[in-house]
Amino acid sequence: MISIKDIANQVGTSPSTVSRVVNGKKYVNAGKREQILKVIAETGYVPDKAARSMVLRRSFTVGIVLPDTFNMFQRQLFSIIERHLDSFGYHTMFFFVKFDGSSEEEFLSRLKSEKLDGIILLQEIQGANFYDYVAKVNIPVVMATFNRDNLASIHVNEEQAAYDGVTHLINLGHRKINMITGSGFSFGLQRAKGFIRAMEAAGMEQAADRITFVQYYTAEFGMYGMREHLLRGRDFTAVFAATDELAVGAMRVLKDEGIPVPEDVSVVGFDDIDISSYIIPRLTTIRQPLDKIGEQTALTLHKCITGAGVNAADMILPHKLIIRESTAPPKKAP
Amino acid sequence: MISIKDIANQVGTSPSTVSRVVNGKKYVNAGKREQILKVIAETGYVPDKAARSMVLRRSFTVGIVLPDTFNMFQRQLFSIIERHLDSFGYHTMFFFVKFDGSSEEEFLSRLKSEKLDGIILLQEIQGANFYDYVAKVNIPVVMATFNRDNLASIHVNEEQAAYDGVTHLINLGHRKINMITGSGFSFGLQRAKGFIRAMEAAGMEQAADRITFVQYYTAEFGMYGMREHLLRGRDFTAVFAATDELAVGAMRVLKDEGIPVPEDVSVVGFDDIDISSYIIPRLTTIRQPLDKIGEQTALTLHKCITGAGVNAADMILPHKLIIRESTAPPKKAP
DNA sequence: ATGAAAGCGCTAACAT
DNA sequence: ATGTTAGCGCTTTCAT
Repeated sequence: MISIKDIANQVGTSPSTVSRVVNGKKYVNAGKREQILKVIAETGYVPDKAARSMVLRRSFTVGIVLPDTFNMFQRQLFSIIERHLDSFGYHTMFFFVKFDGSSEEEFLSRLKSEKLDGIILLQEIQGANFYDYVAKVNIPVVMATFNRDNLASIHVNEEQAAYDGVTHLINLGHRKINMITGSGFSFGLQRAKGFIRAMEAAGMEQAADRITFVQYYTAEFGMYGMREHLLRGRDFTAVFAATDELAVGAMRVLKDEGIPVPEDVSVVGFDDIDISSYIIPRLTTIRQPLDKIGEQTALTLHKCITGAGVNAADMILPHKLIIRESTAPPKKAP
Repeated sequence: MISIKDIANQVGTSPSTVSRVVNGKKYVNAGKREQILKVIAETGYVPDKAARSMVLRRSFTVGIVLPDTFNMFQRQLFSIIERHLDSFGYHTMFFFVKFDGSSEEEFLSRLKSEKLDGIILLQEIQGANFYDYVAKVNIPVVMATFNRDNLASIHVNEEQAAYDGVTHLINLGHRKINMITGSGFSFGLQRAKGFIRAMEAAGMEQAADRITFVQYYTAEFGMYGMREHLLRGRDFTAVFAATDELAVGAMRVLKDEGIPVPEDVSVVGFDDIDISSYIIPRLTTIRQPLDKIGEQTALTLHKCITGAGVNAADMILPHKLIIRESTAPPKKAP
């Protein structure tokens, strides 16, 4: 492989000078700069990252932590973040972490070997070890789609967003509204809270009893959740699902049971993933500003890394209720 | 940060010995090994990757190249590959490359700075520069979901798979079958070939005229494709979409036009992405063995890297027709 | 079995 | 403006 020394030799100068040129430093004769640039172009020389990384004590890469079982929303989000990070010159490295302690330990040890410039969390890390470590070695962390303490985070107001979704149902005339959510990750709980608050605001007590918790936020588990609701009786005219994928599963079961959506049961999702505007019926949902979240997450981290405006603590982005075809007023009792 | 020297000092030995222990080499006194291991555990020492990378002249990471506009199938696939790679001890680095020359050049230069252990291609690279480079520096490359020349590749028989999907429609009694596919990537063309062959086998001439090419393989473009077919008249009883996402878009338009699927028009997709078994109606499609592809891709690359069984050239995995609800016999003419 | 020393490719401090 | 030197953390001869 061709190195900085080779370039220096070919031009008849020292590695330092070549380094200066490569890094766009000042103090190098214009003519010589041209020459060096020319040889670099000819030879296709590219600095070795490991070597730079070693002396600069940083890796130029940021880690993205996401759950082992990442859902479509997260899939869309991470690729947006990746794109932005790339534009700032960072590479990305993925850390899929399971929702258990041992996996978190392993993650931590991988982390240590990397000298990451920064870390983006798309899932909550439980263990304090992680936070202790990043605090100790001073690695900037920003969390997207949730928040914790007073660390930098970019997210929507989950609770209020859920409240708005449920309120849409209530405004339509629904009172008996059930909810499907997951037990992992705090957003499931926050969305449940919003649900309960909206229900109570409408005078519905015991709203918590109308919630079914499933393991993951996927269509498969949406089916489980819906079946459970059905098993307990048809005492509802609407379902609020904590994610669009859950909603897709719920609608699948409803269809199979011959219960038309939205005529007999309205369905509201959360996230507004790509597919939601194509499925039949089109899903009413709460849109998270995916692009904005991705952009701000990358930007905030970049600022933290470069030390510019580290004060960006907790950024709440606006959500939006997207009314489509899966919601309608409840049927009049015959 | 704690280094190998620190460990050596604490134990009262030399860095060399610590290195031997860390790398599981022989020739180190059992007692001393214990001691060293103990200190390593206590201190939480983890070798610096950049330093190892520099001296070993490799990065322990493999690059995954995927299209800028990657579809759901690719999303699912890459996370499976990532998981397997991880189990072999590799990190992954993503290269999103646009489908144009300049982006490929940029990709190449990033590549050079990385000393990647290997590369996985999820999208075809056009420029010869890439192949020249990897051949020159001897980086193993394996391609998943398509093949090229006699390089290692893991994929299904696209042409035959498409043939089988269309034949299913033909066996159901359909003759007037239209197709929607994309122009980018060879798989779109291969699937089109299979379509034409199946049509001709059924005595349908001019099948190529029944194909609409769209830009991307997404639901949005599935809508465009379907609208175009409709504009040209209702002279078809079935549609074969080159990807499930395309099919979702096509079904969306059909629904909006009041054309029931599968009663008036049958739809067949390709890939069997997660969502396909949940949507309404459930999509008949050709399943690619996602897990197997992911597993074999990672394994093959690992073999190439370690030099074991490099002869794994071109691996064709079996596809499977999954018959669900979106296909039915054509209506009898009234 | 173990340690000393060299060197991987680069940058930065220092000298000129 | 430019070259010399040291050193980043590790592995690997080469001695012993």
